[in-house]
Amino acid sequence: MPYANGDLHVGHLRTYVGGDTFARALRTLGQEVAFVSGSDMHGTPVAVNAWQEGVSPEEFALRHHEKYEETFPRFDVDFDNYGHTRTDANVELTQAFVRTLDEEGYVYDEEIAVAWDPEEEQALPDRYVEGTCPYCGAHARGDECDEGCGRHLEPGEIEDPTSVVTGNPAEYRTRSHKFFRLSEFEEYLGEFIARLDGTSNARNQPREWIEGELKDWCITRDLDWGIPYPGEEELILYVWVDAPVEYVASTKEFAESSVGSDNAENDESTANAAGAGSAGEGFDWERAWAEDGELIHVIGRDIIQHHAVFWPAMLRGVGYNEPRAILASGFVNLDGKAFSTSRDRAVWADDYLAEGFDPDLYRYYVVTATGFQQDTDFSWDRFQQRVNSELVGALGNFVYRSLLFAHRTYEGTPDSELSTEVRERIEAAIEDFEESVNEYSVRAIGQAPVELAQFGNEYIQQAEPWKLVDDDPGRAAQVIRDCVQLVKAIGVLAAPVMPGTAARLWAQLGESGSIEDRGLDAALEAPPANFDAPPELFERIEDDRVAELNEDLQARIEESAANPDADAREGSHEESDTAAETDLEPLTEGRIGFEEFQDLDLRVGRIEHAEAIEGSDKLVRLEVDIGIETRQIVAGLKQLHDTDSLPDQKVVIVANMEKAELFGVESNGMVLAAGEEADLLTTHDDASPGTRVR
RNA sequence: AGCGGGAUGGGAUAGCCAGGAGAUUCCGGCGGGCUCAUAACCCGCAGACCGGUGGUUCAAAUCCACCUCCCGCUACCA
Repeated sequence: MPYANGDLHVGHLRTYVGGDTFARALRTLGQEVAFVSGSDMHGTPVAVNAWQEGVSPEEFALRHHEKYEETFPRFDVDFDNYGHTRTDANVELTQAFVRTLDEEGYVYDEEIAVAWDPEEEQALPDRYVEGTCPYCGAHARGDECDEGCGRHLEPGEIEDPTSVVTGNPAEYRTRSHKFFRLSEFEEYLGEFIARLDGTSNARNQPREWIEGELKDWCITRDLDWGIPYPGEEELILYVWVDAPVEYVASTKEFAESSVGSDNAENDESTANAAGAGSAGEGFDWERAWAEDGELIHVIGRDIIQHHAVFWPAMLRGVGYNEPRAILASGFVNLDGKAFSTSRDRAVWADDYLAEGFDPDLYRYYVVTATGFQQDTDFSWDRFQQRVNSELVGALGNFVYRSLLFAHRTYEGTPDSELSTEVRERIEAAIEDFEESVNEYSVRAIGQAPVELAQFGNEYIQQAEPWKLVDDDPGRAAQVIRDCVQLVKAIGVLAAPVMPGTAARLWAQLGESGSIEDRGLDAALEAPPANFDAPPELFERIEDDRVAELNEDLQARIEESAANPDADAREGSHEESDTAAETDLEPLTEGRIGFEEFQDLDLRVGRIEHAEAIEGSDKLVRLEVDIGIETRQIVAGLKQLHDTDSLPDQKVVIVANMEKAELFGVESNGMVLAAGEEADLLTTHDDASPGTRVR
């Protein structure tokens, strides 16, 4: 589940794409699957960031939720249901879970020390307290001496505590909280972890806790943002209690929706496979969760303990099934270092799409780059290289040359039997595919279609049907029949990783219906006798394109490196850079001359009209008076400015910007604004529209 | 510090759980071929003593021990 606290980058997407690919692969094997997720809305960071932005946590979290919900389908991450942790379904289920745990005697009260901001009358998690380390005297965070000796600090230990948020002095108060008797599950969890399937990091990392001593778990917080503890409204449940319950709630919502809708979500994802059947209505969520369903969690590797320790104990406590497997994905890095949301050191999901790249390209790239649990680097160079060689050169080329040849010579599939050699090769590919799914090898699932295409290229090359057409027409027909069959099989195998591509391929073959509704058997069924000349499946990515992408990305990386203290308040894996990258030289790098500056035609403009662009969550269409004429300009301001407030604002625009088309709307110029907040540049006095800025 | 993950030809990776002919695939280098195909495709060659040390074994990249270096987790950030 994505945490409703920031934009999505391609690193986040890795986990969801992996889960989506795996869920689709399970369906291909005929399994009944519910692939569900939702936004994680609660918790301190949302509350704090909303407060800093001056909006309610609800509004803040919902805004991100809606963004995620819209983004996932654009990468073909098609959750059967994408909810969030504040839905009625989740609130009710979470409270029911907790009530049961309480009734079963798994919960008790205990008083603990809590840091407090007396002016705001607000509790402060230790992470939001800073002060002086009592051991080494260094400046430290409330829970850890992060800049000095590295020691873990207990609540109350730190000296001169102040709130990171308000700067107010903090004090410690004694509060009564609820504790979950995790320690009672020690034996159970030991057995559980021994039979858990999935990636080795998920199966091994929790052992330290489980085989050591399990501490009871504090499951409430002093916060006014979250789900209340049932019966004690002043206590709010810790986010990690209600977040995983959303997997159940989302499954329930899916089951109760009349038709399996194509909602999107992002977050860790859960696939339940329960026997065979069809997706959509009538899914028995209780059977999946409490009877014979099989639960598979696909998560990021930074939250293994939550899914392999706390969550199974909760499930056990309420009498539900335990996860059968946990797949914990590695991170996607840039130059070996973590993405950083707050420092804009990332390749954003939106940027990728705005470049016009097919989502399947990234899906394939990230799924097959390395084993699912391994970390990997993202770079446009490698992206280009693998897309051009494997997708364009191997898969796309084989499909194209085969179908084109077949169409020109036979107007479709030639009337000939499939050769034994090719039949056996396809059968082997199917077997490998099934084995990959059974071994939870998402990577191998992704590689299957390209491997078959590589075989296809060798096969057609060695058989040389273009020569046989005259010499041995019978043999030529046989070879092309084989190739068309290979194309069809490639489509079937490609559907989980590259659903869009597979659908296009299906259409090129003249097949009707959805490729996803067909099982693996379709790979060996005869292709249609007639089809049209095929269009190319993928486009090459050219070098100059990559050079541009690299420049943009490099500029951002350098900027973020020069700006190391942007925001220390992020999810840990987003922010794990140590302060070692402080190469301060942003001012000398890349100076430009006055003449180059003069190439920019900057003008004062006055916004005459502003309206949101439908379908985009950021873009606004503006009509800007620049004295000489009125320009239509598209700008990403919607989230940050009320469109009604824009008319009459004076702005600074780049008048000689190349025209561009965004969301189908022509943009003739560019409005200047500062930073993430899109703080509009304006004039201080009364310069009239059209005045040159220099 | 403890625990987990990783260290494989110039780069990127697979294989390790279920030990067995000196090892996969992609890019890059060198040399051929083909022309149906998006300067795509096919074939061949060069290049790794599989992080280090020691052990188990007839046999280890694969198992065990110790060590080095990266990344992560350690429970009131999610």
